Amino acid sequence: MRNLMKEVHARADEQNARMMTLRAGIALFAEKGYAGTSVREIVELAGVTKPVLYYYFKSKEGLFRAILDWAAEMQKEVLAEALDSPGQALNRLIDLFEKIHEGIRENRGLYRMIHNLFFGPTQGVPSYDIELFHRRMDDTIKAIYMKGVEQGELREVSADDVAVLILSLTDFCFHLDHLHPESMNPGRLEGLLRLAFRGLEKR
Amino acid sequence: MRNLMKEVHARADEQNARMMTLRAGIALFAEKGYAGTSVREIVELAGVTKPVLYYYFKSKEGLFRAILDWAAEMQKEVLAEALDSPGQALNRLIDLFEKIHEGIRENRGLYRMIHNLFFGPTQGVPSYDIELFHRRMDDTIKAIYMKGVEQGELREVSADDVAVLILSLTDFCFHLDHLHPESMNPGRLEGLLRLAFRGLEKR
DNA sequence: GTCTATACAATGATAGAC
DNA sequence: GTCTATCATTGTATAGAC
Repeated sequence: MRNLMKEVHARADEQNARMMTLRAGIALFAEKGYAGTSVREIVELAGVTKPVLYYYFKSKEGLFRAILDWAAEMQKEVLAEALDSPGQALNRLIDLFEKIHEGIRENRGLYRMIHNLFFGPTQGVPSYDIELFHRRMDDTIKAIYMKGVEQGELREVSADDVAVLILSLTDFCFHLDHLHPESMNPGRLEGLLRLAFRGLEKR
Repeated sequence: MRNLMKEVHARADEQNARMMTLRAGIALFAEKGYAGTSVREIVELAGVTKPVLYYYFKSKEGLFRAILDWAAEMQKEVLAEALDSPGQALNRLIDLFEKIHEGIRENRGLYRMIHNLFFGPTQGVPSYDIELFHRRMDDTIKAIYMKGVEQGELREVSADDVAVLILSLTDFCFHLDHLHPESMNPGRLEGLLRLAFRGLEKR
């Protein structure tokens, strides 16, 4: 618990009650899920009192939504940048996921919270269009792949299937990275992407 | 909620209080997660009273463990069979996942509950070696792949990487199947496995 | 904006009768 | 084995002072 405390209080310029509450919410929702986290825990970790949370976010659910809206904004920026990048499809994807990985390192809790929402149980959690995060990734991957086909680097198959192949791999890798950091050295995802591109058959 | 009721009461030969409670637990843990499910809901859905749950399973946590132990037994049997199957690696894997998919159709809730536990938040949930399910899958996939290498069908790369590639794809497909059944016609997973085997590069 | 104090429903669990 | 009735605890949320 003291580890979380450090993470929450890390940024000296954001030590106002609102931001502290937001960051505590991220850390706890990520670790324990929405239903598993109590308002009492959040305010304790943030170092504020209950009325502070209700003042800024109206409710536990309001805090939840504020966090996700914030994350959606950040994702948009990263993906817009990736759509402009030059080079071969495989390398563009490797760069994109390298950039995402950097973002994760800076804000592990936030990414984990979204990952959990996407793959974990949904009932009991406030309804939120969480798939929007994946749809945007999906669109970006398809655009990069199709550019690769256009330029004659890649053979033409279903773009939907390619997106599933790439997304499943990267999601799983993030998951592995969370559970077994030792098994996910930096080059591993790159190697796996290359493997998916190249295939297993002899040639 | 009435849908769940039907699922829970489906099997006429298992309409005893213990089994009804177990099945209600599966259905609710799968949909709402462990923390999000209350004992009251479980017994209501099962059509029993609270002391019945505490009599058979000792606690909410005891019910949780009983469910997972039961699932682990079933998994063992399916994988043991797959290890004995003949044929080429790709076809053996396709058959294996076809068989798993059948098992899922018969017991959607149970598979979903395990999937959620694996990918969702873990704190607040009783500690259980949930990764055992994936380790066993991992071992089976590696064994089948390595046999394929031995027989000269496949090129030799890291078996760990191959297992990640296959597992990530199948997990993601199950996830898709749950969220968007219309996007996952029966042959889709097979097509995706072939794509992963064949690769995206021109040749 | 932030606090103390508290309202009030829901939770996991049990005692004791049958 | 299964019930009714009830416990202590914790949950979200708010009123009202500063």
